[in-house]
Amino acid sequence: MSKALPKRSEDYSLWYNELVKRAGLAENSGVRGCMVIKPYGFAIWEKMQRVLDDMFKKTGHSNAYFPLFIPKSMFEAEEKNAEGFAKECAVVTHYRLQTDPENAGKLRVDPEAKLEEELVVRPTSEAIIWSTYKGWIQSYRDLPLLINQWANVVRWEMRTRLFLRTAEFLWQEGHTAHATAEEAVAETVQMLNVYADFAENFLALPVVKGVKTPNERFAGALDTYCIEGLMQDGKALQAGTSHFLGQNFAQAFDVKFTNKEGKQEYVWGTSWGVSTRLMGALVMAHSDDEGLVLPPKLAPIQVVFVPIFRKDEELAQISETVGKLKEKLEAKGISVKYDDRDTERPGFKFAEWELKGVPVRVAIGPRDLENGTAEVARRDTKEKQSMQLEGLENTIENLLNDIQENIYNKALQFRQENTVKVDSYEDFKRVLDEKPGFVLAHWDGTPETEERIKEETKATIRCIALDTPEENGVDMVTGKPSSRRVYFARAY
RNA sequence: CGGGGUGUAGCGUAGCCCGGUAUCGCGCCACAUUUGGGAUGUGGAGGUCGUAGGUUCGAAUCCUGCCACCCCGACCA
Repeated sequence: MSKALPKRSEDYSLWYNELVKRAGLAENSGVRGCMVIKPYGFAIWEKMQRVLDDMFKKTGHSNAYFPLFIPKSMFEAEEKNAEGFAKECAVVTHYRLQTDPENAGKLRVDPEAKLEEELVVRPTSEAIIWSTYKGWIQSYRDLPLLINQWANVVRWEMRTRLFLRTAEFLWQEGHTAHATAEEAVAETVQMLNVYADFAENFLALPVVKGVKTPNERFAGALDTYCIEGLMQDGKALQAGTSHFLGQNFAQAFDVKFTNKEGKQEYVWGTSWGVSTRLMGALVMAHSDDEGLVLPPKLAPIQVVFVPIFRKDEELAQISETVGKLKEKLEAKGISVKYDDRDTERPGFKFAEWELKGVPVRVAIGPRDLENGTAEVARRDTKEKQSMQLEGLENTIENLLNDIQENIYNKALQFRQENTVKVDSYEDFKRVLDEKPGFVLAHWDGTPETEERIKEETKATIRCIALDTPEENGVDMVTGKPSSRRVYFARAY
């Protein structure tokens, strides 16, 4: 294995795969399309979970857990949704194995143990959840019902990539029921805003909030809202979705409530989710040719100390100083790692912690102890600076905030530089090939035009941004009138 | 799921065309010297050649099935 990572500029895809593996985030498993999330990667996911979970709780949601298996008849109840996922469902047909009489030491599926009704492994949980809600909701007093679950789901993808698209992935799915359409829409938008807040303030990833076109909408939803981020290679990545389900699932599962006037009505629903795909977004948004660059707010280790020493006595002295600093930092809620391994040399450690994206590295050697200083290096800019040990915990705390802000600003600047308005189809194609990113163009609002553009350029409408101003124009392909620009991009 | 490619020690690989029991580098273990940006030397350990069959006196090598991974398409968070 060569020491250096592949370069982003030479092979972005290879760089991504290698980085995910070498930084210890995840690896491929012996199961097609399924990955093993390794401890360091899972630690980041756990931080994401904690932050998001708090946000869900603050907005009034409770966690629950629903089954992995969904009877086929239940799954197919909401037709559009079922059709949308049909092609990628794993299905359980048997419940027992037996020793194979023709093949010693091997097992085979017991042909006698066929299930009367096949079980679909959830690709999403609307069906099982709405069939349950039917029993939970009778009156307007039971509403709103605000539930979230953290779970794994399975979508039998043909082509998979670590974190970005795997056959099994982890996510959260919120499922809410409301008395009115207005309230459900408000919930949908509220959760979109929660996701955007998370993306920008924790992932340090600026996102465009918008609505999907009917083509890109979640099967079974009336409206799909999304946040879209731009990766360093100019491709867009959908980082979260929030759906207004209307009464589709309520009707399919007969979920009604009695309103204040004593009349029966179907409830209004929403669902919203983010997945381990966010890990891919995190990697692709900020990292460089030396490795991960983690935003301090999600880094499992925020500060790493590396001692520089020759003799045991030196190490002992340094350890004493580091120990005190570590306590002060931890008192501030900062996570610290002291890498006092004597089996690796400092240069090796520097490279390793850079690969793992630790935001701040502090090197302390005998010279520093004499001078009362430490060498502080920040991962995002690679700047190194000698700083006073006195009060270093405050300096580092500020530095972490600076880094969080800086990588957000860097990503924002990148997005601004790679978001362009075009008015002709020629320009559109040229921009996609020469300087890929978000392309703002007029669209006539028809699925046909959208489809044609997708076929010809591989670019899709990522969303109709919520904050796009009205602007009269004409569709770049058909010349038909358009009242606003939409976001196009090639996407993950 | 269609087309192409790959699978040899923990990782990366040579060998395969043309069959004779596996090469090199990194890593690992021990010791010594080292330690402010991925150390050096010496010695050592480690392999069902993805897997199951077949052909053959003999298979990493030839043939077939299966599994996994990568690239390109179709599909998708």
